[in-house]
Amino acid sequence: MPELPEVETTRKGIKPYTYQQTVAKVIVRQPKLRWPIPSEIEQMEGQLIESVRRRGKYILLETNAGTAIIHLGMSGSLRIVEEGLAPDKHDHVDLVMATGKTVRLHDPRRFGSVLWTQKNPLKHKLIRSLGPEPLSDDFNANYLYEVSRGRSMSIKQFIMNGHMVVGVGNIYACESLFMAGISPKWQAGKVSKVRYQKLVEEIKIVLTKAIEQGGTTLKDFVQVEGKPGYFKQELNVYGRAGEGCNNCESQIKQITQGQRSTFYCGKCQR
DNA sequence: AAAGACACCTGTCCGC
DNA sequence: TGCGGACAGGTGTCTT
Repeated sequence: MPELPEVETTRKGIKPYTYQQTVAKVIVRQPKLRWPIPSEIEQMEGQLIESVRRRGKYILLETNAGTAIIHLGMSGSLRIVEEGLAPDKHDHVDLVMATGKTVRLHDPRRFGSVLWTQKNPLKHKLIRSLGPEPLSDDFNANYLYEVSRGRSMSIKQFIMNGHMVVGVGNIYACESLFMAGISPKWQAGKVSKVRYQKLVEEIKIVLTKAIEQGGTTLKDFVQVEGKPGYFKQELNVYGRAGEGCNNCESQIKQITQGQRSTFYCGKCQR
């Protein structure tokens, strides 16, 4: 579910309840996520959360004793609930604050993760080799152009690769390529700098708008208060196979690239 | 080094 | 109604 806008919406949502708050208890009901939750996560108990940050799709809760690294995978979400509220199925982890406010991880598919590191979290194995943040100045046409030279993979798979740029998942890859008028089938290494300029602009616009609307809810993504995200109504191509293009009215196509569905307009995207 | 297939897991939807 | 198969917002690892 979560791409960068959904993760950022989640980070913003939990921050008022966690930043500068003390963790009273960590409850793990199901440790078998993408990676086992380390027992050291209990070191978080008694600690003050000194920052609530995000790097790519990872949420970082930093304390003096270490940092919890949370990833939501495909189906994860965080809610704020009151301490002691009976857990539903797939409510795997609770971070109970001293205030009683509880961050509850719900993740049916269990592709998410909760890790613990005592090092600088930015140096963690899963994080250190990530590409630039898409909304930062480091993500620009010159950068994308340079790192794409000689790459034969499709432009769509390229921008979904977290080592090139973080946060662009299947929905926003499709949407930004549509907005930029670029076919998802182009080889990344053959896309011109001018077209990368347009693509970078559109990625920033699409992600920014989606964050403003609380992300996209296709199915089960919820903000921390349980509300859905409202960006779905702005989707031009994702999930619209066979429907008319909003721009030219030809039928939106669906193909498979890298074992993921791609949606695009064969007329508007060349 | 790069690209592609596969893995992890559960829920839902569609066709028969 | 039941069953099998395809598919779903991610990404590390293994094999070419």
